[in-house]
This record gives sequence, structure tokens and C-alpha cells, in this order.
Amino acid sequence: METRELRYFVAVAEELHFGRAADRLGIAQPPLSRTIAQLEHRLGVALLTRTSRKVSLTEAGALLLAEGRAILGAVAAAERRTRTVDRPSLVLAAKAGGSSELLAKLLDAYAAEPGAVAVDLLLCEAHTRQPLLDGRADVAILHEPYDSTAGLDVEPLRTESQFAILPTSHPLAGAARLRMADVIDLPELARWPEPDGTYLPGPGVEVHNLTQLFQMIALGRAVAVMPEVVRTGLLEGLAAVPVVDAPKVTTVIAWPPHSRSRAVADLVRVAMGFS
Amino acid sequence: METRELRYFVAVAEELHFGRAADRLGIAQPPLSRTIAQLEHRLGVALLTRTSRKVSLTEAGALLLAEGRAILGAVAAAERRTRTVDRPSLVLAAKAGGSSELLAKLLDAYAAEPGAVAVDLLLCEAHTRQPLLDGRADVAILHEPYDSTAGLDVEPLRTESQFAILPTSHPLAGAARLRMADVIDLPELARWPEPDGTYLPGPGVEVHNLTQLFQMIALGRAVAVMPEVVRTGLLEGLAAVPVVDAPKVTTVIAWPPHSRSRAVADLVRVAMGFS
DNA sequence: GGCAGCGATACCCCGCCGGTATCGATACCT
DNA sequence: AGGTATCGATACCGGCGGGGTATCGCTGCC
Repeated sequence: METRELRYFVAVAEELHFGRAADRLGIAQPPLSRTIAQLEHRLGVALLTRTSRKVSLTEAGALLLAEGRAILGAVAAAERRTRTVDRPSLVLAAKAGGSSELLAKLLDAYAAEPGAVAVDLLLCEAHTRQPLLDGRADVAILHEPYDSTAGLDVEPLRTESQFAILPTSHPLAGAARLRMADVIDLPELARWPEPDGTYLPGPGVEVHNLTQLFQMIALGRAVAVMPEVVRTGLLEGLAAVPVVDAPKVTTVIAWPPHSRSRAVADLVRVAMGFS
Repeated sequence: METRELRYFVAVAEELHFGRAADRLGIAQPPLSRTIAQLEHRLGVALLTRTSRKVSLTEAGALLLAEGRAILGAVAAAERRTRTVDRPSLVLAAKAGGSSELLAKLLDAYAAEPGAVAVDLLLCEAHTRQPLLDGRADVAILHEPYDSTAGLDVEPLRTESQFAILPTSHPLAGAARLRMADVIDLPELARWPEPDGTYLPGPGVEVHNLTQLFQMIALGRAVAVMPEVVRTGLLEGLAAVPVVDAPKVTTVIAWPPHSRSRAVADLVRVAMGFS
């Protein structure tokens, strides 16, 4: 299997439309059809079921889509890291608006290390995992169980309990503490995008970063359950109420396996030092 | 980057010899040289330094070798899993001679599950991780910290302390307990192969499976430090002495990320049930 | 029934992969 | 020092296959 075939297949599997996929790939539709057919023939499995009106994934296709995305990410990562191995620098991915105080401490402590290299910050709206997988970042701060750590090496940094973030006008805002049962069915519970950028159907506003979320909450349009850190610098008009039985959130530092970089190892060691 | 280029590069990087690599790949040497040169040109980095007598890896080359191996493994795995998605079956990799009683319990318990599929056992001499990475197995039992779990999803099953395995004739065999300092410098300490199958230089016999190791110990040619499990069914003439400060060994069940198979999920759940 | 949208098929062209022949450099041997 | 063997690079050529255009066949919809 060549990466070209994988790129083509992933494009079709995501678009579920040969024409659009060919467009996205910058090639014509016939060679795309042919390449997919060849791939299916060589694998001996149907990846797509096509009528002339609709394309859909078979079970095998769904599997290959998941694995293919991961492989293409790994290839992109390998390429990027190989290219930049001579100019040692470190890209740290973190959530914008997240635990900035932890981040500041970490960057300061690392900068004081002997042999520290320049650290670039990649602030993501959400899903700090993706840039790690495709090589845009070398290390990431992420939050279990919100972020999946599949396929990454991880060290936990700290664990926090969660709070419901509500407008002060909300009926539950006065409570001393809440339970998940109180909030889980709230129609205003905000929805975050899936890793692929789409939203699961359901009630609640769609948000994609913290600023937006806080605004929505302040406007009374949303509520959310979040780890403790976000309480620092909470907007006027928002209340944080502990949710006693919410799953604990663990802030972890994560990096791709096979990372041989001394800089990554140093940064991780420093981070573990004050966990 | 195409997988063809990666295959070619990995071959050269492993052989450190264009002629032999071309041989192994079943192509002639000139196109191989050309492909590597093109790859280097496109990446903008030298991967290999070559004199007409010696080929060696640059830092970038070493990085790409590690990443390339992982990618090629992932591609092989994706291919194999996609091909066999229609015939549900499960391949479980485990160390031959290892914790057979845990294994038996696990297989029995899983077989009793509703919707259980046939489980094939892949018994490895060592390094159960590799078959997982290249798709020959779907799940593996491995032992931290001996086996690296980088890039895998993992659930711990149980933790054990370690024992020195000695011939009864050995001066230390009579001790009630030992410390790592007592054994770490023993010239008879057996050496296991690295993941690539080579041995690090040093004293001590080279072994590649448990049977062989035990024979060597019985013959007075080797000693080893191993987790508790191997005590069951220890040969006549061998002694197991606890090493109090040896790192604990954790038996874990591991599977590749993106594994969507229900069978894998069931097996893991069963395994966690009696951890 | 006509039409529009979409994937498959037919056919052609050229780029690139792989082959053979050969060169140039280097270490080794006498 | 000269000869030689080894090994990677270069030169050149032929064929396969990837990508293009034109068109077909099917399907759902006015």
C-alpha cells in the first residue's frame, strides 16, 4: 500500500463523493476511481459501496479510514521532524485559555535548564492531540478524559475535580455543590466538536473555544462542566459550582512515541518535577 | 513521502550498504541510490553520509529510520486488519513460557462471553510488542518495564516483584533476599536481544527465550532477574531469590490505538475483570 | 420521458521506475 | 607505488502505470 493510495482513499472516504474528493486532491475523477478500485482489488475487500447516487463505507473501509488517517499523520510527522532535526526547537501544543499558569511555570522552569532550546507555543482551540500526531508539535498538554491519549506516551501532571460553569442568573448557580445528574440533561449544555471537526447532534450550542463558551454562558445560552483551572480569570457574571461526582480531569504532558529528542525528554522531566 | 521510498530508505539504513539493501529489496542498486538521493533532496536533509567505502546515518537519518519502521509497521498492520475485517478472529500475542496460568484464565473467561470469537495464540520468544505493531496480532500480553508500550493502548493487569534465578550451586543462591547491587554486575547476567534482534555488547550469555535461559542457568552459565510468575514450574536445580529493590514488573494487556474491534474490547474488559 | 448528477470505462500520453553499462573514488595488497 | 577489488554515482534506455479527456450507463427527480 502506497501513501498515495491511502491519501486518495481517505479523501474519498471523508467526502463520500468521488468528484469532490478528486477536486480536493487536485486530480481528475477517473484516475481516482481506478486507484480505489485497484486498492480494493489488491486488498481483496470492498472498501466502499457505490450506487450512482451514493457512496458509503463498508466495515473494512471504516477501519482503513481510521488507520489511514493515523498513518498519513505519522508520515507527515516523520517528514516534518526529519526536516527540522538540525534546527533544534520545540513546539508545545496547549489549549488556548487553558491552564496558562501551569504553562508559564513549565516554560520558565525549562528555560532555566542547561541546554534548553527555544520553545514555540502552538495554541489550539481544542484537540491538542492532532498537531502531535501530524508532527506540527513535539509535545502537548492535554486533559484526560477529554482528550484521547491513544498512541501517545504520557506522563500525568496533576488531577483536578470539575466545576459547573453557569451564568449567575441560572437557577443552579446558587447551589453549594451539584451532581452530574443535575447538569447532564440540561438543554444548554455546550457541545464541543469531535476530533474531525463535526458536532454530534443534540441540544446545546456548538462551541469551539473557551472564549466563545464563556460568552455563551454569560449570555445565558450555555452551561458547561470544566476542570478547576478555568476558574482563574472567570468572567463577571459567571459562577463555578463544584460537581462532586464528575470524573476527575488529569492534565498530562504527552509526546509521540519514538521521540528521541533530548529537548522533549528534558521538558517532560521538568514538567514531572513539579507535578 | 511514499511508502516505497520509506521501504527503500529503511533497507539502506539497516544494511548501511546500498548493494545489500538493493538485493534485499529485489531491485538493482542504481535505482535505489537514485531514490534515496531524491528523498534527501525533497526533504532538504542528508539522511546518509557515504564515502565509497562506508555508509552511515546522519541524525536526521536515524530519526527517519525509527519513524519509518513504525510507519511501515502501521501500514502492514492496517493492510492485514483491513483484509481480515470480515472474518472476525483475534490473535493474542504472549511470551512463550510466560504467565501461562493467567493466559489460560483469560482465554477461558473470554470464551464464556456472549459473542466471543475464536482466539488464536501467537507465542513469541520475546518482544510481543512487534507483532502488535505490524498487525500480526490484535492484542498482546506484555510486561513493563521490559517491553515498551510506546504507541499502544494499555491496561495493567497485575504487578509483581522480581526474583533472581540462579543455579542452586551459585554462591548467592542461599541468600534469603538480594539487592540489585548484588546481581547487576554479575558477569553471568543473561543478555536479551534488542527489538531489532541484535545484542548489546557485554559479558553474559545471549539468550532469546525462557527455555534456553533456564538451561543456561541450570548449567551454571547464566543468571537472570525475572518476575515472580516464572517460579511456577521452575526446573530442578534452579533457585529463585527475591530481589527486594528490583523494579516491579507490571503485566499489561495492550492493543493498537484505533482498534475498533468489539472482540478486542471484550477481551480487554474480561482481562480487567480479574486484575 | 427528459434531464442532471455521478461513478465507471475507454483510450492516449508522458513521466518515472527499474534495468544495464560504466565511471570515479577509496582502501587494501603486494 | 601501482594494481585491484569494492562500492556508490552517473548515463542512458525501455516499459509500465499514473493522470488526462471523452464518453457511457445508471439512477433519482422534475
